[in-house]
Amino acid sequence: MPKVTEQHREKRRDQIVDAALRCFSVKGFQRTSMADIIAESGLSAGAIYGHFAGKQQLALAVAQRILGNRMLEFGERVHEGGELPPPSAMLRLMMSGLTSEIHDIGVLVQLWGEGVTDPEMSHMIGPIFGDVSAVMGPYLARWASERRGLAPDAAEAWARDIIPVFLGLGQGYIIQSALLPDFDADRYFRGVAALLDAVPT
Amino acid sequence: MPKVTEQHREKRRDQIVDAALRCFSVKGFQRTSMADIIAESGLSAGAIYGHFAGKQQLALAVAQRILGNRMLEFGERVHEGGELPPPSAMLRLMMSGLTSEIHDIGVLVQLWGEGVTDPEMSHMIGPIFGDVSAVMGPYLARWASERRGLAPDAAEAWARDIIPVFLGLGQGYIIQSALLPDFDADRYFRGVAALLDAVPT
DNA sequence: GTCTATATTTGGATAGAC
DNA sequence: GTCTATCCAAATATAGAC
Repeated sequence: MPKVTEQHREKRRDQIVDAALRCFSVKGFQRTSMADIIAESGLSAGAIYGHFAGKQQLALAVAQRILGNRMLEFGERVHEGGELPPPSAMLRLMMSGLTSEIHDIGVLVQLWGEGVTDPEMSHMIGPIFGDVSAVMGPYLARWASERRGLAPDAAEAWARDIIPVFLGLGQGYIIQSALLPDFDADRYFRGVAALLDAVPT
Repeated sequence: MPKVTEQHREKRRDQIVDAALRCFSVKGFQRTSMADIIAESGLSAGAIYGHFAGKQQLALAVAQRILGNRMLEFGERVHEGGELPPPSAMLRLMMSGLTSEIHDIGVLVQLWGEGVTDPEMSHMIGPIFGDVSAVMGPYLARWASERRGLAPDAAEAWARDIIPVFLGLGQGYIIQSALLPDFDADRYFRGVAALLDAVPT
């Protein structure tokens, strides 16, 4: 087994993905050229192309890392014990995690835009959203059951319909915060809380 | 007054915008080249550049037309008389209007992606979202007041917080329907209804 | 595996005639 | 105002040496 070699290879890939993420964060996806990533990574064209077939593969790796981290965080928070946080708090957790990991959250919007035309990226996005649903679904069902007092199957039915909407609220946050200079995050979360956090009195 | 000339000029511009929209709808924004639009319009490079400074200006015109039509439709439906439709129905109206006007709704996602990096487009998006809020705000306030029985100022306060969230729900719909092959629109609207349509019994 | 240098393509925009 | 032909820049990916 080429153990050391494998490790080294992973490390290199990480180094490249790091550089790519930094570039995307600062210049945006479209405006980042391979030359930028090459310079930022401190490597060379040959080195990059030895590990990634092109810019799209790189974008894919970046997206997977970011979302993977978010899902990890989400799961940890849910299993942390104590009172189950309300949906608006979970959304806030994810959004602040994103913001701290990528300098400019607008990169995600650009990647989505890429996904519309690039079939390869599009094929990856489906499963990614699927993963997100798989993590959020159980949480939402638990929320409905524990805090809203729904019966288990009613809670699951509710969650099933709410998942895409909850996801949509996150996407809306990202778009607005990326495109509207005077976006008011607190107001947004207040609105989300008004719709989702309410518990029967 | 050069009346006929003005009309002709408008007509030409419309013709070009039509062609651009068709190209964007089919090939996507990034993948559409000026050559494509030129071919599709049946005109020539010189003719296009005589009316639009470049691809970005064209994208802007396309976006403005699409959203303008949507806001018109929204306003008409609200002032139509009869019972005020619930939020989920208004959202459905907007989304189906979009879908029928542009073949592939994903174009919008690409335009948003453009807006992230292109300052000129970004400057236009703010006001556009502002217009949308200006139309949706009064509707939501009316809904809160008439159907949810809130006092006028409470209704306005509620609407103020809900506007961005409602907008976000539309954006989420657009993204998911553009990127997820098995997106279930009915389920999405069911979720929206569960959150927003409820009236006190 | 990695580097340097470069080939090749693509596409936005313009010049000048009509 | 519009057309044809073309220029020029940018950026991806590769070739070949080390």
